[in-house]
Amino acid sequence: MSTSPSRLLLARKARQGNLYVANCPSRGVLDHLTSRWGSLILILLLERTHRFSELGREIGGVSEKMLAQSLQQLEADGFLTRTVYPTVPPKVEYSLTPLGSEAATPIKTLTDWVELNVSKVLKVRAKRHPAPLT
Amino acid sequence: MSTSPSRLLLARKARQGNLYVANCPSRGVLDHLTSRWGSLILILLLERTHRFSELGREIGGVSEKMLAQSLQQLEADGFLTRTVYPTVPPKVEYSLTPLGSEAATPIKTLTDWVELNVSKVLKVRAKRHPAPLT
DNA sequence: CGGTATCCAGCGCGATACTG
DNA sequence: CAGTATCGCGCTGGATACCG
Repeated sequence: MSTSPSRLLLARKARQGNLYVANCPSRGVLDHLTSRWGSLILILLLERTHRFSELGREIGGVSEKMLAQSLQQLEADGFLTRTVYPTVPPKVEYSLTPLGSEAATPIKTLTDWVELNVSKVLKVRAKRHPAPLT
Repeated sequence: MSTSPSRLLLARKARQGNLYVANCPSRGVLDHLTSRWGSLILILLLERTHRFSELGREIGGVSEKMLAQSLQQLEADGFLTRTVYPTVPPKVEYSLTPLGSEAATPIKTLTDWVELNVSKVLKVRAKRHPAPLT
């Protein structure tokens, strides 16, 4: 098959092992960890085990589809475990694996920093966007 | 134009009267920081000041459009400064602001962790993918 | 060199309906 | 309660062409 010239550029770029690059699997892992809901899930699970609906309720605004999808990705990556209780009302609990805890910690550090400094960012944005649209 | 994607998403949700409980503007800031190219830009600028084409070359596989867009977002958020030298061949340099350095540090921590542990994740994925495909 | 404007394909993602 | 299946919109992002 014909290889796109940009792909060649990507391959040539792989010389730096220290910096993860576009065609590196690290990218996919990082995408899962920093995805819109993935990071929130990890932070919540860092506190304690949660049920499916609990996660959806606490996060808010996430569809069941995306919640399930995000959970599946994180589970497939080995960041969390899914435990099903065969009770009459189905009950499923999600909790972090040791690997997941390791991953969630720097994520929480990052999100904490953002929350602490978001006001600064908003001030900068306001200067550059004096008339925001409604 | 330069409308934040997350803003659009929020607007669309609100328009449809969904239960979206805006998860605070931190979400949009985090999106910029952890975006596909945004995180790489910050990491590179953490080392030193870069020119536009240098960033594109070192990252690899990024279109000019996305590179410019990512840089604009990070600049609008106050994470980096854009310096134009009015020379005959145009020259533009990007460097981190103090705020950008603060933001880039936890990001680098996270990406470093991912690079160190990506092999573990790949092993887990391989176990869960017993029958690749025909 | 360092962008911007336009077009267009892909698919992410929400809404809805259905299952166990 | 905890999902899965399906559909369709419109955002994301690459390619291309064009300016200062």
